Amino acid sequence: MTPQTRRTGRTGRPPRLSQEAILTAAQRLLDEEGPEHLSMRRLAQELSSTAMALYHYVRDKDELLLLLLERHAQRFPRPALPADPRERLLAASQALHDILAECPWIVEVLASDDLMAVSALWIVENMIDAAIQCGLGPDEAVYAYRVIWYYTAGELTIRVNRVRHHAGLERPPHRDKAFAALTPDEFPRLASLAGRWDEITTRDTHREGLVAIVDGLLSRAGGARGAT
Amino acid sequence: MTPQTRRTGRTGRPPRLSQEAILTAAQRLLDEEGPEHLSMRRLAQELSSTAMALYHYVRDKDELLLLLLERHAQRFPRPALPADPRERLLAASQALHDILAECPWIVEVLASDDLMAVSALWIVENMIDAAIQCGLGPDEAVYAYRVIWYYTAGELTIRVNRVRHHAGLERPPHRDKAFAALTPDEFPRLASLAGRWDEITTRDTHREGLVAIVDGLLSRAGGARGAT
DNA sequence: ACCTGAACACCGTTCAAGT
DNA sequence: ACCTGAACACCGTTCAAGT
Repeated sequence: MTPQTRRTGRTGRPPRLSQEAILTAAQRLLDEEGPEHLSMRRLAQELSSTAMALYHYVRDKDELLLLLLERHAQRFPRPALPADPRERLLAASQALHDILAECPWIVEVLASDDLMAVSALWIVENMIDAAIQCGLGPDEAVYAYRVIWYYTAGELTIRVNRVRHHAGLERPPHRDKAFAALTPDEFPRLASLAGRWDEITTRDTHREGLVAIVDGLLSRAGGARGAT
Repeated sequence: MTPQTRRTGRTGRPPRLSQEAILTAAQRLLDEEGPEHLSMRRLAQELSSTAMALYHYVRDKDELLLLLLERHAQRFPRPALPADPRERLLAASQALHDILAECPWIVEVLASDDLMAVSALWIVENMIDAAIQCGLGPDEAVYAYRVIWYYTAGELTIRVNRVRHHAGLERPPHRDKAFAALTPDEFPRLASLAGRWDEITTRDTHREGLVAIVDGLLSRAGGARGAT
């Protein structure tokens, strides 16, 4: 939605708000208070305005979030991508993750389909192009992109939920229930790992997993490179 | 939370509600009206009761959802798992997906950490055990489990969001914006695929992706099998 | 054109009171 | 022990009205 601020002469009263001001305030709210505090009412209050005034600049809350992602992706430094297609696929996938890692709350919104924000389309283009150069067919390349996207989205969703719950300080009760159920005769592997579970699962394994997934996806292509 | 229905003599007034009745009603609501209509108030109304009466049987809404997952996982037929470790890892991962595919709305809740509902712990046990039998070390096996879990969670999250938006009938506006941005000179691969994008991405590629991921994860183990 | 106020139709949860 | 009613502190969004 483009704001109704059309420059058709000098009629009407001058705007006090702007999309830019709204997005800046929203980003500050997000950074300082967390996504759970970003509501239209709270945001309006931050701008000394009313919730409804915001609807002159964004169609609804979803669009507000998408605009925030767009802004974020635009500001994000676009890394130089390696020439080697496998390395390029890895680097582009990593960029996808890194851009979203700073606003994982957005995943819920843009998870509605498989295309990204306009400002991040260069990533998708590069992922698919690199996959094709690795020897995948066009359809296979799209499917490879989607597998990586699902992995990324899952990792980010789980990450944001973890911090959300950890902010609540207390361990979720169902975790304790699960650990209590870990009898060595029924669940020998889990029981033997239980003591180190938190330690093991705290490690950031995103990159490792990404490499494994990419190699698994590319192994179907017979390792051919350079072919379009 | 166990309900306060302690059988300590026959004092007090007889309960009209029960956790069972609440869960059954909640499941029906979920099936018939969708997860977005499951609220404590709506559920109470369904039971001709008040929202607060429910809080005698569940600690909060999160626990209600977890109990629903537990019930669902219990009822889910436990498939016979193949002996071959790679096949077993695949089958258990598939079971993880299939159980959750029927209630993907739960992913948000249990995504808070990496352990599952108690009734689905056999899946995690088998995934980790099979990974170890494939030649991974215990820590590597846990990490492999987590990679698969992220992929599964992402796939399910995106799926539920897709149907949620498709229920709203109209295509999300940012999709059209993204497609409009697909100029052939800037995004040659995407532009050439744009016409078939929906067709390509509609395909259910969960299984294929899973196989690729598992193979990618296991390729690090040198193909050793049978070792603990 | 830009913004406000009141209202609609909701949430989850707490708390004191009733039977 | 079990349940209710009122209240608290919120949501996103619509609509008619004001300047």
